[in-house]
Amino acid sequence: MKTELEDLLARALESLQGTLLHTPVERSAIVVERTRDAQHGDFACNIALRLAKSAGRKPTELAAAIVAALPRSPLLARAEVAGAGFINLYLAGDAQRDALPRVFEQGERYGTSQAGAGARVLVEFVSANPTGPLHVGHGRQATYGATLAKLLQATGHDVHREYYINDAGRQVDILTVSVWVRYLQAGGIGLPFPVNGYRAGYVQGIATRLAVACGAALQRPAAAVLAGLPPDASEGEAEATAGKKKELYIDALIARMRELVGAAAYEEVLELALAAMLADIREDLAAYGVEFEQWTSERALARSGAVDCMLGRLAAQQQTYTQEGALWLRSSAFGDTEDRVLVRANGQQTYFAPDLAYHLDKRARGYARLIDVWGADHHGYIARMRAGLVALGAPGDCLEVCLMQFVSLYRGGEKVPMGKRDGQFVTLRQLREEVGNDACRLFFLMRSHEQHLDFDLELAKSRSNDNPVYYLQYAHARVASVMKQLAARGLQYDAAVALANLGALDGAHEAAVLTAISRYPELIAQAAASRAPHLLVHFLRDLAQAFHTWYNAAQFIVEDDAIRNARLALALATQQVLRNGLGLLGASAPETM
RNA sequence: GCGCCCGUAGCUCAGUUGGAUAGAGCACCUGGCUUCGAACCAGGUGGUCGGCGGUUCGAAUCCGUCCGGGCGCGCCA
Repeated sequence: MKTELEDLLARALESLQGTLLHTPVERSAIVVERTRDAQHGDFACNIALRLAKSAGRKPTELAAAIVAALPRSPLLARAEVAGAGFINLYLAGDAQRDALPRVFEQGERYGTSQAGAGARVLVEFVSANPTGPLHVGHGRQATYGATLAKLLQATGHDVHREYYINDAGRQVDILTVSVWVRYLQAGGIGLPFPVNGYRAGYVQGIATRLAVACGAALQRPAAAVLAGLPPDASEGEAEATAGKKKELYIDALIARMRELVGAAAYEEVLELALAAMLADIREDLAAYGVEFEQWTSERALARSGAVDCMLGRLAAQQQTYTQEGALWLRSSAFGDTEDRVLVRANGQQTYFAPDLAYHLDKRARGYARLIDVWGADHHGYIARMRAGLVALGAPGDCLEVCLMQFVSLYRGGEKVPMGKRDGQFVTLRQLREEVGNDACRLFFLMRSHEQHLDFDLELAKSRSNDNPVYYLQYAHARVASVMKQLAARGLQYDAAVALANLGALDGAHEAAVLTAISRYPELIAQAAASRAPHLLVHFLRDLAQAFHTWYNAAQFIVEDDAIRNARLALALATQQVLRNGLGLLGASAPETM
């Protein structure tokens, strides 16, 4: 529709060449946009304003000439000059109503396109460390990533969803030792819990399973555990002094556990803890309706040799150097603010090294475009990852990072504290159980991901008219209800009669609904291209609003066969679009509420 | 100090990538169910788009600067 109108304008401009215009106008400069206000027609074009200067004409004069030169088209009812020199385009009624047969033909595919031309895109999201359950922040990332992936699929991309499991590195050791200490404590060993350990309740749960699995075999006396360990930080000690102390202590404790229980038993505890955490995360996401094509394990990646291979490649290209015993990447040569360590002086790799190898692996698997969804606190890491990719010969802009701003929970105007120290954070599971998946999805998606989100639990739970979730679902259920009422009156919807009489849909309220329906495919394209699922939520609200307004102003089930069927067709099309949209958002579209 | 994000109605936020009179929801006020679901609708009140400069036909949007808020700046992950 849009491009056809733009073509019409292009032909008009061509015919003005040599008279009013002297330089040819590029096709890409001719842009037609939906109007904000129905008084300005259906579409508007600002080309006259843009060309006025170079043509040396007044914008209104130029616009009038373009309008006069516009070829006839069945699409267009009329065009007029308005304001400072806008060209307002009014669609012919038939063109407007053409959206309906399309909706019925395409059904659940209505709104999708092939704009992506099958381009392979890898969307990596959540990727939370398997050291604890998902919290509300992960919930937002999961929701955003899942919906973005669906939007990309809907616009013809070949999308692959992936979760990167950070199951290697120190945080897993900390989890392991935390579980062991809880296990010792439960066995009656008087042992302080390390300040830097994971102290939330789930660790206790894993310790219990450990006791079931191995009995008392891993119990050791407190004296043996603590002998010669450096002092731990004290509870509530200032970060400046505590930071070093608690890390030295926990590292020593990890080493001590290894020597006391042996490497094999240590691995078993680690595997048990990891498997428990991962199962919890997978189950949580599945219950939330968020799925991944692939879960990539950092440990498996390391074992495959991919990290060493990458380091070898960098070294061969002289992109690394050794300084003070550590191996550095020359990232500052590729847009980062400084060089970064890949391998520490103690021989251990940093988090960065396997992560970079992972991104290289994604490219090697044929994904030209990599989209990562990260928490906003990781923004400083973007330049580093890009620099790494560039150093490895990939274009830096192949990686696109969507940064998610933070979530604050409110309960009745009162901010819910989410201190991570005592494990006092709210989990995604708790949130879902309290407000339901649908409300969760929509509340997470309502705001731009670049915007800090205030999530009000009371509002999300309320079954009242101030809850936007119900507003959308109600519109959908309302159509179902009308159809039931129709059957109850012994009538049937006749699609053939409806499509032959769409001309009966000539009121302003009907036009508003029609406009929204016909705009839906454009909206999907835009939401996908700008990585902005929130646009879809707002669109659905507008559509529901237009529908509710019409519903209140008109009777659908009327005597006249032509009018009744035409109106039902519009109602059913509305329902289809609502269902499609809610489906992309991962929310249900109930028939009754 | 440097970097990223943000600042729009009393509150929470949109704003079609520079367009026309800046829009929604909540809150507040008025009205609408013997008629397809009132979980709805119609109308009203409410704005120096953080401040000041600049770019141009035109700025909430782009540039500069200042103010205010969030986050980051490890051989942690």
